[in-house]
Amino acid sequence: MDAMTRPAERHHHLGLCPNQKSTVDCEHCRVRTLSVCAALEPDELQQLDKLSHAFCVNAKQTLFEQDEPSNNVYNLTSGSVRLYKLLPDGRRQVVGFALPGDFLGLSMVEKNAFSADALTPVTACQFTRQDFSEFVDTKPHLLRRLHSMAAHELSLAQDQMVILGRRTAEEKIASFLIGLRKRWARISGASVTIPLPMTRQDIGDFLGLTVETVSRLMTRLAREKAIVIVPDGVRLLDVPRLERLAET
Amino acid sequence: MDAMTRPAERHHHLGLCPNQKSTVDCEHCRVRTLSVCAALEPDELQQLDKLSHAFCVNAKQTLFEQDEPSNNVYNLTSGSVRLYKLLPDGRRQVVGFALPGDFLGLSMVEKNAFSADALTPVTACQFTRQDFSEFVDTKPHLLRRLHSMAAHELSLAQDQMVILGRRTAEEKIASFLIGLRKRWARISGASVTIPLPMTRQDIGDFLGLTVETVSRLMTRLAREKAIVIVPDGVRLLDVPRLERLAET
DNA sequence: TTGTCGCATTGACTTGGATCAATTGACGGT
DNA sequence: ACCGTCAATTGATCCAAGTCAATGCGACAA
Repeated sequence: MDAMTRPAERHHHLGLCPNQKSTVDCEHCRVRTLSVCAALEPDELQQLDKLSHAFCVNAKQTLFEQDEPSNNVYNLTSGSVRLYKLLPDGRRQVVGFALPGDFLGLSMVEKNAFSADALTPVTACQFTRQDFSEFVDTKPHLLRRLHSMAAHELSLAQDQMVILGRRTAEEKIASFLIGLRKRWARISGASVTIPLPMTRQDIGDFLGLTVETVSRLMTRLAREKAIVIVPDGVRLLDVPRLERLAET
Repeated sequence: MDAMTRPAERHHHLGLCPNQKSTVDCEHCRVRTLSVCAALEPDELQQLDKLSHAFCVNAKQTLFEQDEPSNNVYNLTSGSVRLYKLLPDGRRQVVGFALPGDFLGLSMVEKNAFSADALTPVTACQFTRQDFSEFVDTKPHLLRRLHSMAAHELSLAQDQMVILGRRTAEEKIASFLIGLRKRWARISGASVTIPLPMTRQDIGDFLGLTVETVSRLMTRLAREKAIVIVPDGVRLLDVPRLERLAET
């Protein structure tokens, strides 16, 4: 794979991420950098780098909360994050999971639309909204890139609306697994074994199902040899079947 | 209201909309113009105006279809539009309704993420994606505005995810009515009687319900004096009750 | 080693909303 | 006036997924 042969000096970091210890984490960082900065020149990248600083939290800790002023923009370098909205009575809707390379807070509005907390230990590059906004103002092509990322997120949200509104529980689970597989593939290469850092409850709150239904259907898919459940993950055996269930 | 006293020459049009006959339509047009161009100078507005041309379709006609190349950007001046995605087996998810003043195709990606067809006769200003994109490239502040509009749409999509995933049928209907009331208020001023240009089926496909459930619950809310059903619309009698059902 | 805490799983049962089936009413065409 | 179509309503019945309850199973601390 190209990534493995790329010389170290090509591993530009958007920010200083001193806690990264493994080569895997470093790979995450590389992917993240490419995901933002395809439109950036090396010198611009250096400038942006100066604005960022390392940000680390442990599992279960909060990055930011719904309705609070959004002072920061994050670029995730390792770990995964749960993004969710709460109703007053405690019902929860998970609106997404952020994986390494993903941006948080790119819409740059006054208040956070959702809460975010770490599912695993997380490292990220943090920018103040002010700094990031000012930098973007000086780089129109970066703003275009930002807009196209927002458009992509909107499209994902609309796909999720179809899943929530018009699909059966089994189809929801299949869509979730197939969608997650695709995202992990961009991070750590194609693989049929995918990590599931979130709980069954989280998956249920993402798909509009209960824990029990998620558990039952995962078990059933395993019994029918479509998947194998492994600690903190799933191995997809019958991808074609899952894709058929998930098809648009 | 300020709009009523504004002299005619202030009614800048983004495009030529020759079919508009009533002052009501003209008001729509004004609102639409403001919604895009708060950040534009009069001369820039004139430039943009040159790029647009009038676009009219009758009810039930198609503006564009899912997965086709998106060649155009539209700014709706009158009428309403249903935006939806279809599954291969015919199940449908309505992802939104466009009202006067709304933009379609702002994400400016290669292919349409959804289909759009007219619920009523529609007039719009049409730009080619090429023209619009090039114009935006010359106006960074307009690009910022576009990005903030996309961010707002994303936020609405996430609210809809909560509604689809975690609310009861009754709460879905209440949220829909309250949400629509708010949108109509920005167009034609606050009113407790709101037009419903879409069918019960459309509402069901938007909320993840069947026609029958939508009909039953609307009837029930009417029986309980929370609303009155009128031809092509609803009068909201007990707004506080609906807001309680819809509360975030 | 033992207790406990937080998932995850599994079973029994209940139910909100779907499905199926008429019926009504509004409109436009002939 | 009559017919055909299409949206809306209403009733009867069904079932996919929710609820409630019990058990299993590490991980981890005392």
